[in-house]
Amino acid sequence: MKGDPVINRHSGVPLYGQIAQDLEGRLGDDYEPGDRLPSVAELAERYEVNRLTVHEALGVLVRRGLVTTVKGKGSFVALPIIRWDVRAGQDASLTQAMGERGHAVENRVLGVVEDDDPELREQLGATRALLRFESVRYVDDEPWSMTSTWFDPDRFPRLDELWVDRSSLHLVLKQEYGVRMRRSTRTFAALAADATEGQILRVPVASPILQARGLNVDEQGRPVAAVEHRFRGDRIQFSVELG
Amino acid sequence: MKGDPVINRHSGVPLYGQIAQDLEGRLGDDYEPGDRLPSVAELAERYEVNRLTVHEALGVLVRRGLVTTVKGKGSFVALPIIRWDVRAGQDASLTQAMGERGHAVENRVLGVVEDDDPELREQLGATRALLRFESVRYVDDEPWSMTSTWFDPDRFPRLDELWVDRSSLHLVLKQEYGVRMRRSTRTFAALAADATEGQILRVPVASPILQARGLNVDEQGRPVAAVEHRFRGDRIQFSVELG
DNA sequence: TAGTGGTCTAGACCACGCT
DNA sequence: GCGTGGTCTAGACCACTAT
Repeated sequence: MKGDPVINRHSGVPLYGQIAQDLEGRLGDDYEPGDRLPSVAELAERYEVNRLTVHEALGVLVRRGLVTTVKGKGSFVALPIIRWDVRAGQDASLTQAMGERGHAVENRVLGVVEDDDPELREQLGATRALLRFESVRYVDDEPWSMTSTWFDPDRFPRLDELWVDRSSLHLVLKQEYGVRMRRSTRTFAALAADATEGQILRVPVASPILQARGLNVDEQGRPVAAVEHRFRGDRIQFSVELG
Repeated sequence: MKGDPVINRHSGVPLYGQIAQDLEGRLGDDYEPGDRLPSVAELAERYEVNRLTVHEALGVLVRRGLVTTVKGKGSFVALPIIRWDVRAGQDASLTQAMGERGHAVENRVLGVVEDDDPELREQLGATRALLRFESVRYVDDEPWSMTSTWFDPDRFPRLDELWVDRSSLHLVLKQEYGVRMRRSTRTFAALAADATEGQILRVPVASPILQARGLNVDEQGRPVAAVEHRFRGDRIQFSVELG
């Protein structure tokens, strides 16, 4: 149990920042993962500040993924981050790897649109406009990533009909087209979630997103699909063996 | 020039969210990179809301890296993101690569501490506590990344004296110890900047950080150092060729 | 119905940059 | 000195959850 909160009103440091730091120091100590924090009103009284100031402090912790808030219920210490290694390698299927570990993995295709990106088109050697599939991956009913996948419609005809409502793209490609897909290049970047991504992935706007873009190829090294994954930063990390 | 702002006060969507979206839609259109946005007071009048509500809307855009604010001056449309490919490969030195392109790269060693992490110690095959170097990399006087580097003090005696005040670790290792260091494994994750990282990297708290952890090895594949880079998400992306 | 977090207002003061 | 963004208060209303 830590001592009384000490807030310095004349240090030049914003009160909400001091409160956020004080609360962060108590996480895992006074407050353990899953615990409910004192209510905003309670904290406001304890720190002798306005409710809004407490709300701003909690906002800092929420955006950093340390605290989650539920309207009508309260604020809770976030559960320990479950990081999952998505290892590069011959097996490009997360669905399969997770399934073997007893997790329910589901891919939902949100939609398919024509997307005439000249650069991607050249990468895939397509002569017509590519098809872009938008999908979301859920692990145990929790959204983990959004994915855009670009295909050459001439090489994979009717893929839109075949993939929708089936969990694994890799299975569809293998069973329907005889193609074993593996990862080739990847580019990693850290982004901030926009409003749409926040809504679909159920994270606050501006939460960290691990973006992995690249090319998938078949066993002969021929390009199969261009992909862009946007993983929830609090759920995924990506391990790579470099050459 | 887009039309008048349209804000729906009874849609259930927060006003600051609507304002953020409206402003975002005008970026690159009404307001170009580097332009000053209307003042908070001006926007409050235009949207017929309180100043605080405008401030919250700008906060969303700031945290997403689309807008920067300067106290006393105004709010500005962020400059286009300069993404830099840090490619994996035989040459592990960013300093050298950037220098060849006419950028001034500087590494400042903030400090050296003993750090007895058993796991890292085993990875490096050390028999004593490791030394952890904390450094910051600046490109054209702008902070780009923070780095922690763990060394076996027995293998690299006096490294602390030799590295401090010299720009490139790779040069020091090559010239003083005859070691050519290259990247081996890497793990990528997207984090949110804490208060310290935000201050040093000059980004808002909770900004996206691309974390790259891994092992560097010499030409014989023997471990040389464990590293953890924390790159500003708005400045760096990382490209990898997978096996 | 009571308690919770989320939003919004009106008004105030501050620190900062510029002229 | 004035305009700027940043912070904070007091008070209000709302939507949601649980009882």
